[in-house]
Amino acid sequence: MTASTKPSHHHGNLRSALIEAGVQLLREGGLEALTLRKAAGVAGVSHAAPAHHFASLTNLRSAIAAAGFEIFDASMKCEIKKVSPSNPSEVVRAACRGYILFAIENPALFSLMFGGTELIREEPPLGASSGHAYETLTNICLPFSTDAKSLEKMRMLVWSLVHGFTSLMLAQQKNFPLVDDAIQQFEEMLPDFSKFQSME
Amino acid sequence: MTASTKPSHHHGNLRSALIEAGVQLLREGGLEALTLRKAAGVAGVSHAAPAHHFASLTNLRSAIAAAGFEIFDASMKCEIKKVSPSNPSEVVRAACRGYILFAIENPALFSLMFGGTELIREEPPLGASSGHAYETLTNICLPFSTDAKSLEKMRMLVWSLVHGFTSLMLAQQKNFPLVDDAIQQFEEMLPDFSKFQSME
DNA sequence: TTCAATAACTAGACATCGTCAAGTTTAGCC
DNA sequence: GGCTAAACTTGACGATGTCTAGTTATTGAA
Repeated sequence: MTASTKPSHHHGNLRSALIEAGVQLLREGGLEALTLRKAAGVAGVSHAAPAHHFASLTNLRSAIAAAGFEIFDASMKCEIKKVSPSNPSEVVRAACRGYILFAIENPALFSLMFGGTELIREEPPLGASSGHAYETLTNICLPFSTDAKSLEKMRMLVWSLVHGFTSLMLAQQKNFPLVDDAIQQFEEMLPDFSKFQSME
Repeated sequence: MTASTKPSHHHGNLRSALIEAGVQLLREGGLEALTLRKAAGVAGVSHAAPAHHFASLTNLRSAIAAAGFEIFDASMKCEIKKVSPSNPSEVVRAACRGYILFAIENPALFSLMFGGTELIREEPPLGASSGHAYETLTNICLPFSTDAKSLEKMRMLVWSLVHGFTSLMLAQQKNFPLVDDAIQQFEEMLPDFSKFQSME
């Protein structure tokens, strides 16, 4: 193990390098640019090297989606931190901003995560990572619910609204509206959740 | 032109046969089962025959998506016809039932239409077909709006809600809940639109 | 009716892709 | 130092999108 990075036969941490390469390929060339061979190329290994870490392309996709869910969760949490936690409606709006921002900044990754591509949910990281985002979405709904059933309804309402809006925005035009315009349009559409309790 | 369908060198209507074959492939094998060569095989022509009708796989996908939007629109209209037009809230619920039903019955087609696959919107049929569904969604929102701006907001709200719910339902588990369960869950989540006017 | 022009399709080829099988190199442990 | 197992390379295979060239059928005009 010399100090200089000699062309060692062993990569060292190929698994995470492939995930990172995959994220980059998605960003640069969209869904179809993510191939095992290209990811191997970016990571600087031979075309068959990924097989030792990912049994198939579906496995690599699943791992990348898992990484995406972590970034996704972080994006929501980042926006949530910017607002006062004492205003639950503002917290929901902030989380949705993080949701939309993530999708605009990582459209192909968002499509991979939610777009119908076959993924392996049993692969532990994917289940765990999407669970984190699920938790965040649940937490922001807690102030609006009195029991498990109303929590479930609120979470589904918020999640459906922001996810539907985001998906349709991405599907409709590839030249997105400016980020701020998208978020403004979403917030204008958003109903006043604080009045929902009395609507039953 | 004999009466019997002799194995003519000319297929006759290959373009629509390829679209139909594509829909079948999607239904049977999901997104990744749709290939130009398989569609050609199902239609009974050589692997390069599709090139005369579709310049690329993306073009075939776009045409199939366009066909999907027509089925999609028909599914909403079919459910709308079953309820009284004098009850606008019930009409919205019916359209959403059609939306969810279509997605459950054609998950891969739904993913192709909305899942981030690159499509050619300029290809006339796709724009026109998705326009029909857009019109239907607009029409059911008319009773809830007073001007163009409120119509836009209502359409975006309804569309985002039902689209988000449907997408998340498809993404979460491949073994769907029973259709009736999914629709019931959606309708329980759905806010009372008739009260929305006064919420501004 | 005949025939030429054009459209529809076939056959073959190429690069790229996922995946498998077999070797080769390295790391870690005794 | 040497052995074992993991990490990686090389080479191959079938499938895929797409291109080129050739073949067949339809059509429209003479």
